[in-house]
Amino acid sequence: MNLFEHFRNRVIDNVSGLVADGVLPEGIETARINVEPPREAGHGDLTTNAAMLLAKPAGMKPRDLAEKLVEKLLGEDNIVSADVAGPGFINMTLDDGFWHQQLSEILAVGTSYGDSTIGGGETINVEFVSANPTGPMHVGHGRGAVVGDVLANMLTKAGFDVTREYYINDAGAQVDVLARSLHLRYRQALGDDIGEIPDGLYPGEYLITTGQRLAEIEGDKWKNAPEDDWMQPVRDFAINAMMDIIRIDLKALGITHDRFTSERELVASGAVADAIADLEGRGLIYQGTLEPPKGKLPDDWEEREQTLFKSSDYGDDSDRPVKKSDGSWTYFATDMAYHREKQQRGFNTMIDVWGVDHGGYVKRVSAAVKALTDGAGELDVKLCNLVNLMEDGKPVKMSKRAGTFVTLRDVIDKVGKDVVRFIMLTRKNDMGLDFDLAGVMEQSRDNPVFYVQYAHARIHSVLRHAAEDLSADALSDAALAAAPLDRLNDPVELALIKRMANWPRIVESAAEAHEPHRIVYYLGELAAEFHGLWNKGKDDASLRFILADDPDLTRARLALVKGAAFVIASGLEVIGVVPVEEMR
RNA sequence: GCGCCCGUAGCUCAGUCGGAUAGAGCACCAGAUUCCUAAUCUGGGGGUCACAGGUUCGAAUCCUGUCGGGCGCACCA
Repeated sequence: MNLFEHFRNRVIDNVSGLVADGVLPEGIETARINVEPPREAGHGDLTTNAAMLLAKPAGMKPRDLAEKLVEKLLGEDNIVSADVAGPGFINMTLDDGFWHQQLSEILAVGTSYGDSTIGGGETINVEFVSANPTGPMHVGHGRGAVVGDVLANMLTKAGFDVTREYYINDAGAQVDVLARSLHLRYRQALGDDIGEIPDGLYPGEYLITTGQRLAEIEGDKWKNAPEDDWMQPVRDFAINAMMDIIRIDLKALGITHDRFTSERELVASGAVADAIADLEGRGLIYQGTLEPPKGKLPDDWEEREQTLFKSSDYGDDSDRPVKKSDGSWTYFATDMAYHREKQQRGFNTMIDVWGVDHGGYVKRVSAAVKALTDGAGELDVKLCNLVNLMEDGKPVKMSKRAGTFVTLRDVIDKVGKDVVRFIMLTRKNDMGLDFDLAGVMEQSRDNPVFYVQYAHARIHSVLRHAAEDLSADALSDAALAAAPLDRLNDPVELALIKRMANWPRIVESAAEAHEPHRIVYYLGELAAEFHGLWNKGKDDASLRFILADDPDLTRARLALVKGAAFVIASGLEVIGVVPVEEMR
């Protein structure tokens, strides 16, 4: 339980006390009472809105009610002051001993600090990346990959049982195009002059080596054969090869999925037909004709009767086709089946991470989930906005045709996976993101990756320095935990502990909101707090960590910074970035 | 034309379930810093939270409308 939750319970107990005293009426609603850190440090350690919320039902003025509650709260352990402020806030200050206790807890548990049980073991499915198996991933896929993976890490830390999943779109027309593109490269490998890659086929050079491998394995048996002979095997070969590339690149980003679901297999298993039959049984499938879109008409618009799902009954703007004119399922139909199947596998909470260009698709899938799960399934779609690749402030020009296309792998190889992961989280997922290939490698305050990593490295530098004067035993975790933490009473030292003690709350709120960027923002604040303390030592030598004439205080301060290193490392662990102990 | 997202300091962006005097970094201005634990530090100016209404003890946050930007819009994925 995070400390704010603990004191929230104390506040609610005391509200009950006021009910017992007859000050407040029976049956008063306490659910919306919260206890939070105040926005301004000058307002104390904790603040609660209880009096303002209860004033109306109690028929009292907020400040009068607050006064009554304050009297009660002052009897609680660790609360040294409680004051009424503004329209009826109660601001509380905790004694230093409480914060020292928090630090010693951090030292005891190390990087598992912040682990929470709010998830209660509930299963959650996070589907992310799901890039089409037609080529290597670009930087935009990388953002979705990181967002999904960190979402999963975060939820795991918060006590959920998470499955990472990848949906392979291997059933549509585009994989046939891939097969034809590969067949061309295969012929090329066998000596044919293929000339320019025709329009409509994938020109990427990544298919050249795949074509060579295909030629080595299969010889020239499909070189001049009709497409019907080779389409299926070449397509399978191509899809496998592309998925290998994708999996290797994901691995390079530190990402492993628990499960890959093939759209093709889903169709073959009859799951799509089942899902549509399910909807049909609910009277949600019909033959009909859609209105053309308002405004300018698509060039090739023609009115036609289609098999439609009545998604407009569940919040969508229009009904949606489930069958193409050739009789095969639409992508939407298979996706409905996929989400139905996920829920049947026990996932009532599903998170999908998509690119913004799929934003128009959210309503219909949400509608389908509602219809197919009787409201039991809940889908949260996280849309990831574009990543603009920059170099020294200027956009990187990319063109597939000119061969200057920058893949995700190129970027990982250039700046490292930790930098990629960190930068992808420096904006909220639905905001555009500039990724400056030069800027992210800079060693300066401007570079958030450096700033956070440097805080961790700086702490280890201090510990290494201390090891020259103190024995290894005196620096062990156990020894530091036994240090006289009550010597830490400077406001800046306590401010650092308070920031550290906020971490469990950040984990829980980020997990509940499904917002991974909050972790990175918190790390920036924590690093700033630490660097600030370090800088104080520049002006005032008595605030330095290592003091030759005061071994006890030195140990206490080393315990403090070691605790900070644990919390930074804990946060970096969640975002999948390795904390460094040395910058170079 | 319709839907979704966005609009917060000069720039790039945070802002927790509706909470107090709206924050950070950069840039700018003014000082400090050849001591130390390398990769500066301290302070300052800067805001009609796009605009107009509404809801209420209280709105950047919720609702309606307007303006501006992005994405999407039958049988692609």
